[in-house]
Amino acid sequence: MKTNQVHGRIIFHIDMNSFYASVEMAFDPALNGKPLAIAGNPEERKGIIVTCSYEARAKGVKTTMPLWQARKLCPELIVKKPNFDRYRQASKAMFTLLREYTSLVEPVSIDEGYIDITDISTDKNPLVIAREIQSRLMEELLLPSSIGIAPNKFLAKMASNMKKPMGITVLRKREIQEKLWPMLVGEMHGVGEKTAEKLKTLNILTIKDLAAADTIQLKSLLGVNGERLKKRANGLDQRPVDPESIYEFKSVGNSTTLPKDSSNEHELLAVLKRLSQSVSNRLKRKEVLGTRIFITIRYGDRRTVTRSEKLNNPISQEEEIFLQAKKLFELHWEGEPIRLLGITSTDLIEKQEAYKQLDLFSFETDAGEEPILNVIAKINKKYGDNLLIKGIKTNTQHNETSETSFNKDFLRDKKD
DNA sequence: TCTGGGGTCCTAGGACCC
DNA sequence: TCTGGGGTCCTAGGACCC
Repeated sequence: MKTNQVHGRIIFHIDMNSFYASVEMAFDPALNGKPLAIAGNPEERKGIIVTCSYEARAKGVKTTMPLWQARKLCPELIVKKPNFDRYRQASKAMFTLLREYTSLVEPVSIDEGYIDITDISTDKNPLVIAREIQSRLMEELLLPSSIGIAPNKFLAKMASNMKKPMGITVLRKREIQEKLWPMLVGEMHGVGEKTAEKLKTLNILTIKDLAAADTIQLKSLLGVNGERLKKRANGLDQRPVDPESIYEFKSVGNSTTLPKDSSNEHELLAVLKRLSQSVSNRLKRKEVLGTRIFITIRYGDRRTVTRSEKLNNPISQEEEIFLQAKKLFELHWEGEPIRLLGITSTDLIEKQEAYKQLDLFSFETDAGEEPILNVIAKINKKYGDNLLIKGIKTNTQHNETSETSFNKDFLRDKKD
């Protein structure tokens, strides 16, 4: 298998152009060619431009701009609220189309991804493949895209960004000096405002400057990221295209900006309740459990505080998440008016993994040794997930024989 | 009369253990 | 009686991306 080879690869980065706006236009062709913006409700202080069409961009409208400001620049702006179900559907269709070409498809976000076509480009020119993919996305899904073609992910990403909308850009190793190096460091993927500022103190302004910078100096300024950025600036990036990465998520969270700042505890707890429910639903759908709960509190002055606690046993039930969140909230809320609340579950383990851990223990029954897995499954069927998790806790924490500790917990819960 | 919501990765200090 | 240094876990915050 050549799938993991790192040398001489051909990678595409496919980037959908103004994705949410394009999906809305595909859904309602009457919107085509008009200045369209996707934004939340300003009454709830969510009136931020999430995406906008190129017609709106031509008037100066930009992502994250407040809606009132966008309307001032473009009075004829058509505004739609985001319809995430619709975008997820379009995204699914787009990745399904890409998988017709290769299984080496790595979605990065809802509207972009990498594919590795090294193996399939032996009998077909990469440029021909790119043109075909782009035309099919446009004709079959009515969605415009830009494609970058390069020997690695970083260069492919930079390339797809060079021509929008509907561009196809090839960035070869030998073209780095001419095409990549003249760009400002701030335009580099991975360099934001703060890093660009820091780099300026070393007189590093362009990607060429970064490529030639002193590694020791970069390291002391930016840590491990400094070294990595220098490598990228020189066109080096060995990361494989990993189709599995989509399943390896590390956290699940929900947050919400309140319509008005609030210090009403009832109201705030009701918000936490809603967030707990949503986080719980998503954990269950993904069949994972969280071993750490974070809360985020943003105060009226935008000062943001996060507080977390590591748990002894992984959870996914709404009530358990809410109890943890409430505990953290009451411990750390300073009583000042709050702008935003959030709950995030991290340190995730797969539900199957929890079972596997349990399987390390065996369980004595009248019939002799019965794998604890079976026992858990039976109890779980009868009493629900909640009880299962408590079984894990007793077994792993106290390190007693599983029979006694599990039975104790089982009985206690039965009474409740 | 401004600045959403979903994430990932890295750093750094203190506790604790050996 | 005085004392080192490495490793890991826990927690908080910051930078970045779409």
